[in-house]
Amino acid sequence: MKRFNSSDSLAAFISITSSKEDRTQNTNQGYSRDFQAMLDSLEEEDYIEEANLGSEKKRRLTLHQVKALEKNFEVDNKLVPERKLKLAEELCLQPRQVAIWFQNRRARWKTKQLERDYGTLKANYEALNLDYSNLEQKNEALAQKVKELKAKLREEIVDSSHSVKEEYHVSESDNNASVHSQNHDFSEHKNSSAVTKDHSNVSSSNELMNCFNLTDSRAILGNRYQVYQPHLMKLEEQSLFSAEESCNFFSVDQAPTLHCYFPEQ
DNA sequence: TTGTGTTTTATTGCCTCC
DNA sequence: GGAGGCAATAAAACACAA
Repeated sequence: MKRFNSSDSLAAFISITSSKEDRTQNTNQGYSRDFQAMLDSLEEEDYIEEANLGSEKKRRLTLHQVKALEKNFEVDNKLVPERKLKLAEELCLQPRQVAIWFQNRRARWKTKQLERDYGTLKANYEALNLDYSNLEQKNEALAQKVKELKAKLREEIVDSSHSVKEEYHVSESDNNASVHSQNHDFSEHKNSSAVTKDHSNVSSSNELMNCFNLTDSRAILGNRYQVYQPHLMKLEEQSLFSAEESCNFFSVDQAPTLHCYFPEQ
């Protein structure tokens, strides 16, 4: 039998002989023992020749060697020198081959782990994205509702200012009989007057309406001159409704607050 | 059969630790 | 300073479609 000088050649030889074992197990069954021995010896010479010629070439580890290495890797993916030597001896490999195999195996494991982590992160992101979309839809629905309620409220205030104006004209044409008594009557009926008669029509917006009760009362009852001066009324409305844009009531980035409706709070 | 992409084995260079 | 780990890379082996 020829001897191998370099460690690479030896490793190649070991690999080849192992491969030969695998192959003969598969293909040469059924021959007599003597004939089989002869075939083996002939084949071995061929493989040794092949190994000598191609000693520089890489040789893959046999299935048995890979399985044993995998099993050891599962136990511990790091090698201590004693274990490395023992494994190399058991599997007829160079200790360096074992070390290299573990190194490459760790690299493969790391790549797989990164892929797994990426998959997990991706799944989490998708779930979060779905939640976000749902919240955004709810947000839009709520914003729409607020818009509708504001429109109703605006209509109501316009109606009530008209009612008060009419009442004023009636009292003025009463030959200025008694301004004092007029005020008294008005204040007595303020709760049942035209100002509040339409409130029942917007029962769904009662809570929101309450936000404006004080403002309504002041506009209508507190200072009559203010009520009858259109430009002042306009200012009042602006303070109530033009905040629509600046308030950003249901901003996506910020939780909604009622700051624009309750400045003192 | 051959071209091409993937996997496996091995090398190199750098870094860290004892 | 040597041993060992890691990242990057080369190169051989392998798989597979055309």
